[in-house]
Order: sequence, then C-alpha cells, then structure tokens
Amino acid sequence: MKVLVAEDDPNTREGLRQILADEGYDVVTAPNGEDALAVFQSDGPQVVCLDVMMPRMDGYEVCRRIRKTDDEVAILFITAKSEEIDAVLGLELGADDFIQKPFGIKEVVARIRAVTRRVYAKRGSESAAEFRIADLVVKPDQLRAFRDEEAMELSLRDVKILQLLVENQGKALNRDVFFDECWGFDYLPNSRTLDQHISQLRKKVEKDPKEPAIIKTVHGVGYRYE
Amino acid sequence: MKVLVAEDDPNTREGLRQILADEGYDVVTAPNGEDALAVFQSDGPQVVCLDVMMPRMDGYEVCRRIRKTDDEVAILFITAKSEEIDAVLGLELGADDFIQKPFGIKEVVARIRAVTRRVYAKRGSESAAEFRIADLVVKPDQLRAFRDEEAMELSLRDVKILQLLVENQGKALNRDVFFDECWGFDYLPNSRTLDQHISQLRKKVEKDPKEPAIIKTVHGVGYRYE
DNA sequence: CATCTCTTTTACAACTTCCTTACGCCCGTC
DNA sequence: GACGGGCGTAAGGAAGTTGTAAAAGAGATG
Repeated sequence: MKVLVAEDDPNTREGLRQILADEGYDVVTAPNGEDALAVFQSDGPQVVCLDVMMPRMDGYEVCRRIRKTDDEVAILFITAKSEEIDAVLGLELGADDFIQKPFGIKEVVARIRAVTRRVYAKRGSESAAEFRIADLVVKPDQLRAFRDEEAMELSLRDVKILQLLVENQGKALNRDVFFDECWGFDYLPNSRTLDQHISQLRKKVEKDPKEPAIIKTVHGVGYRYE
Repeated sequence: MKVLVAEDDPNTREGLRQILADEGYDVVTAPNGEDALAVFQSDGPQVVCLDVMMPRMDGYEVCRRIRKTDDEVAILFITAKSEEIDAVLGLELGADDFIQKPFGIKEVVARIRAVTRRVYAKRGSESAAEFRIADLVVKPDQLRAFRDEEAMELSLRDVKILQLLVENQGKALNRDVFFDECWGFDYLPNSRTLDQHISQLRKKVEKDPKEPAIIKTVHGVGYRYE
C-alpha cells in the first residue's frame, strides 16, 4: 500500500514517513503542493496525506485537482489545531478524514488504517476473500471454514496456520516457521504450544482427527499439508 | 419534493421561494430558527435550506437538532460571503452543501438538484424503507422492528448496528468497523460502549438474549450476523 | 426546573482463549 | 522389543474478553 505525504515542514514530513514506513507502507513525500500533484500522478498512491498550508499550492487545491480525475484514492488532511475549520472545509472537497497536529503515532496509524480499510472495503471486497485447502473452503473474514454446507468456527490463529500450510503445500514446515508467521517475531511460546493448537485445529477441521487428512505430522520436523 | 427555506431576510426568502417553486418544488418557509424547526417537524420536507444567521435560533443549532432525529433529510446552508467559515462549520454538523450569497438562480437550482440526487442515491440505496434480518423486519424510518405482529422500539443507533450487520452478513466485524460506520470516524467512545449497546439490543430483538440467534459474538474480534 | 429518554462510562462477574504442564503413546533406532 | 526423544492431548491456570447492572451524563420535553 503506497502513501503520499505532502507536508512542507521537514520534521513533520520525516516523522510521518518513519511512522508509516514502520507500519509497512510504501511512503513517498512532497514538500509542496505542486510536487504533491506531480508525485500523485507519477506514483499512483492509494492514500494521500495533505498538509493544508503548503507553498506553491495549498492542500485544498491539491485535493480539488486530485478529485477532478480520481474518485477513489483516500485523502486525509493534516492540520494544525487552530486550523480545525479549514480541515472541515477540506472534508467537503471529497476528503476522507483529517489528522490534527500535534498527532500521536497511534492516532496517525489508526486513521490511515481506518481510511484504507474503508476504501478497501468499498472496492475490492472480493480479493482474497477465501482460499481452499483440501475439501475445505476457508473464509478469513468470516473466521470460518466450510465443508459442503457444514461451517466450522476458527480463531484468528487457526486461519493463519491454515493459510501458512496452503501457501507451502507439500513442504514440511518446522516450528520456527509457524511461530514466525503465525505468532510474531517477538513471541516465543513454549514449544508445545503449536502442537496444542494443531490438535485443537484438527478436531475442528479433520473428519477423523486420529487420521488427519489435511494437517500431516512430519516426525522430527513439524507439519505439512499434502 | 418539499423544500423548507429558513431565512430571516424577506427578499432572500421570497426570492428563493420563487426560484424553487418555478422549478416545481413544494416550498415552505420560516423566518427564524424556532419556526424552522417547528415547520420541519410538521411538514417533513426532504430538503432544508438554512440561513446561518437567524433570530431566535441560528442555523447551526437548527441543523444540530434536525440531525438528532433525522439522518436522511438534506441540509444546505445559506451564507453571506463573509460568513464562508461559518458555513463550513455548519458542514461538520451533518450538512450536505452550502449556497453563498449573493447567489444566482442557476446556482441555487443546481445545488438543490445535486443534493437531492446525492442524498437520494446514497441514502436511498443503503437505507431502504425496510430490511430483513433473521426473522425480523426492521423499519428504519419508524425506528422499530417487527417479529410477526410484535413490534419493538429501536433507537437510531440500534438501527445502524443492525443495518451494518445485515450488509456484512457472515463477516466477523471488529469494533473499529462498528465505530466507523455507526458512530463516525471522529468519535472515539470507550471501548465498552459497543458491548453495552449490543447487550441492550439483544434484549430487544433476541428471543433468548442468553443464546443470541441474530447477533453472535466472535471472541477477540467483535460481532457477526449469521 | 423536573423528568424522561437515550447514550456513555464504570465496575465486577462470568466466560473464553491461549499457554503451560504433565503423562502416556508412538516412532525410529539400536 | 527396548530405549529415548518426539508427539497427542487432557487438565489447570493466567490473561484477556465479554455480558450486564447500575450510575452518570447529555439532551429533549413538558
């Protein structure tokens, strides 16, 4: 996901870049309105953060021009506290939200996420909505899997485990890979935790948990699908 | 289509009446804020044009009060040039557009047309006169739901929650989505507020609130319908 | 101003989930 | 087939999540 940050103050600009990059966004920046418009056209970001007050072209004008040709991109205004009213004006131009200075990291991240979620939900709600594993259809956004008409409830972790298995169909995956991909780098559960989850998951999705057809054990290594 | 014009200056008021009547609208007027509110309640117009500065109650306040009970009606502000900022402030109250004095006939007509089209398209599509969820029929404009002959009273928030659930049937919705869609992106209630609403709502609509059939909990995520 | 309704916050009980521990069985090797 | 480490899984406990009553707040109404 690419984000354009248009902001003339270098501190704010680089601060935002840092925050967003840490969150995993591609970040491009511009120090004034004209550049912002040029970068927008060349880089095609999905989200644009516009400072209201910028040299050469203010945020409103940038917003207006972007909206001339693009109804889809998410636009957020960045505004100083005393400029609240300006920010609201911005909203009437087709902006999606605004961020008030001084802002906290959590707030920025939350708002960008909210906006991207909204934009994402509006359009590509079908992308990666489900995947298949063996005779199951897994729907991550429902936290459920289906075999014919039968539905089974899955936890977030269950879904991640299944996803990892399909993505590596045929490969034997060791415990470290599961922890990295399904838990997180910084978490180190006891080694038996994964086994426990697999056991529970098999109860949910295997016809016969004693003779697993989907999640196979690879002795001395870990688990495998197919 | 009925339009309410609330404007204290008789020239402006009658000018607008003339323009709009010529366009085929039913026009009702009010010379001050209090009257505007009364006429709104008695006549139920689909569009309201509010002067910002009015005796007895300013346009902002009228707007705020209308929006308390009506999410659907289109509200436009009428504003003198120097009052631009005020008009914008009005927009945050849930207004749809504003008309700047002095205005031309073409502009007024265009804006009212635009607003009615927008409101009709946007709100008309997502808030049909009624919708079904499980064995209930919900009638948003009555703030009620029906199971067979039995009616239950709902609040505006209740309706929005139910609506969001039906629109995303099957999906596990997290709290952020509820707040975004049922409250507003700029509102951040305590995290337990939603749970409380769900609890109350279940009491109203579930046959057995202890074993909810409509609003299911998805632990660690949020709620789901179906 | 008193009262009502709707909403939000608070507080605590009840419930889930996840993780760990523990024990018995299984697999591969000798 | 006996041994040792690996695996399956039941059970218990800690941490976090949810349900809900009750209090507090905010507006609307008379």
